[in-house]
Formats: sequence, structure tokens, C-alpha cells
Amino acid sequence: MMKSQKLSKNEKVVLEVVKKSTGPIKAYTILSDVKKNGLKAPPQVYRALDKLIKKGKIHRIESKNAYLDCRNSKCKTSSKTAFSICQKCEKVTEILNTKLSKFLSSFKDDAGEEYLKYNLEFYGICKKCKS
Amino acid sequence: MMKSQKLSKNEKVVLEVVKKSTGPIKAYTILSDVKKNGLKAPPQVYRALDKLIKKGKIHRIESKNAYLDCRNSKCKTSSKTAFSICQKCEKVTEILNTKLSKFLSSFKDDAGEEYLKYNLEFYGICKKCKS
DNA sequence: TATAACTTGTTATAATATAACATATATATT
DNA sequence: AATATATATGTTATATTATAACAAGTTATA
Repeated sequence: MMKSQKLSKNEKVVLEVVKKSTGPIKAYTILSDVKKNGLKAPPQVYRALDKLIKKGKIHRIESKNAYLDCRNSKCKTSSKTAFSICQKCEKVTEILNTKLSKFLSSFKDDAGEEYLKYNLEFYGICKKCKS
Repeated sequence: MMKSQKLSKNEKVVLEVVKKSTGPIKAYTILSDVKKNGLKAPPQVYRALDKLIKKGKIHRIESKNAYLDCRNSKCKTSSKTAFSICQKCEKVTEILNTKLSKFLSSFKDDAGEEYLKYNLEFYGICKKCKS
């Protein structure tokens, strides 16, 4: 049974801010932005972020404590994620690669167990910064 | 050129605490433990943790803000890491799997770029918690 | 020994996140 | 519609995680 994707008022407000950011955005940056919408306190932002993640609308970039909107139209949940992160310009790109997701989805550990959820972060220097 | 692996006094103290922990341990838990060794303030712990990570002695579990000692004897750097994390008992296990590391090391993104560094976290329920 | 590089100690504060509780709104059920 | 139930919001305070900045000690080396 799929969780409803309907968004609440605060979730919509926060999602808009995440979407219009050019890269991963931090919770307190979001907070200062949404103050014009009447939101005032951290819990309002964090609650919305948590829900948006569960609904597959955004991702959390763990190594940056920041949030990025999901560009994968088919992304119903946020259970399988991969990103590339430029260590120079800090640009983060979601990786949508069937070979990669298939490999990781079917990966079995030493105990023969598979995993329904993963997060992968690649670090390097992006093309732009290299040239 | 390989960075020296020699450990300073504080690094040794912190590493011992991480090693004797049964799982990932948090910075402030380490701090309260090493107070008996004379360390008093967060920067002393965080500095040691940062160095230990660079020297490949420990890993940071990003999704838990916690630190785990490296069980891979060949681990010279901490540039390529993979973990399984039980969502019930919170147990974390480092994954040392040649097939996985080879796949990820040679993975090329859409721009044809490879990555020298990655961190992968699998989430699931461990065998013990399943039974 | 002087100089540079590294390591430590210390205080204060920044940045990230959640607990707890009150209230309001929407959804279901009768 | 009235009631009950679940969900969403508002608010204050506080917990947790991490770093800045600066002073001083130690080690390695020219």
C-alpha cells in the first residue's frame, strides 16, 4: 500500500524552496527563506523535510546535511539513491543509472542478504572543475 | 606519497575507545569516555577523529553521525567504503566485497567519469533481528 | 639552535536537530 | 450534522553535533 503523495501546506512551501535552489540546501537556509510564508521555527521545516523525504519528493545528502529535490519522475520512495558530489564546487547530481541500481538492488552480502534501501555518494571533481 | 600512519597521543586514546565500542560510537560519547585520560573539550576529540579517518583507522557512518573502527587490514585510506546498517538494532557492519568495490570503482557516470572515492550505506534488517 | 610543522589545550560559539505540549484542521464514522 | 480520530501546525525550549579562534607545547629538521 502506497503512502499518499498529497502534500500539506508547509510541505508545499518547503518543497518549492528546495526545488528552486540550484543545489542541496540546508534546513536553516530553508527556514530563513520560508519566514516570508509565515513559518517561524525549525520544527516546521524539519517536519516538512521528513515527510517530503518519505514521499520521495526530496533526498537528504547525508555527508552535507542538506536537501535536494528528486529529479527522478519515477521516484516514488527515496529508498534507493545515488549521488555524485564535486569536492571542489560542491555540486551534487543525482545518479539515475539502471545498471548501478540493478547491481545494488541485487547485491547480496556475505550472509546472502539483499537490501531494499541504500544510499551511495560518489566524491570527485566534476567535469567543469577539471577543465 | 602515502601519509604517515603514525598516531599522536590523542589519536591513540580516541582510537582505543572507538575500537572497544561494540558498534558505531558518537563523538560526545567518546568525549565522556576519554575524560579519564585528560581530554576535556570537543575539539580534541573531533581533531583526533578527523585524523583517524584520514589515516584509514576509522570510518564515519554518515547517516548516524557516528564512528566505527576499520576492520579492513588493507585499509590504507578511507576513500571507498560500504556498510550495512540494521534499522532495528542499529548494528553496523563494514562490507568488504571485491565484486562490489570493483563495480563501484569502475563505475562511469553519464559523463563517462569514474570516482576515486565513495561511501555506500545499505539499510535493512539484520539476520538476528529477522529471526 | 632556529625554524617550520605539527599537536595540544582552552574558551566560546555556530550549526543541526528534536522534545514536548498546545492548538487547529481535515477525515472517518455514526 | 455531530462525534471521533488522525493529521498538521504553531511555539518554546533545549539537545546534539561540530567548528572558529587563539595560545602554547612538542617534534622534526635545516
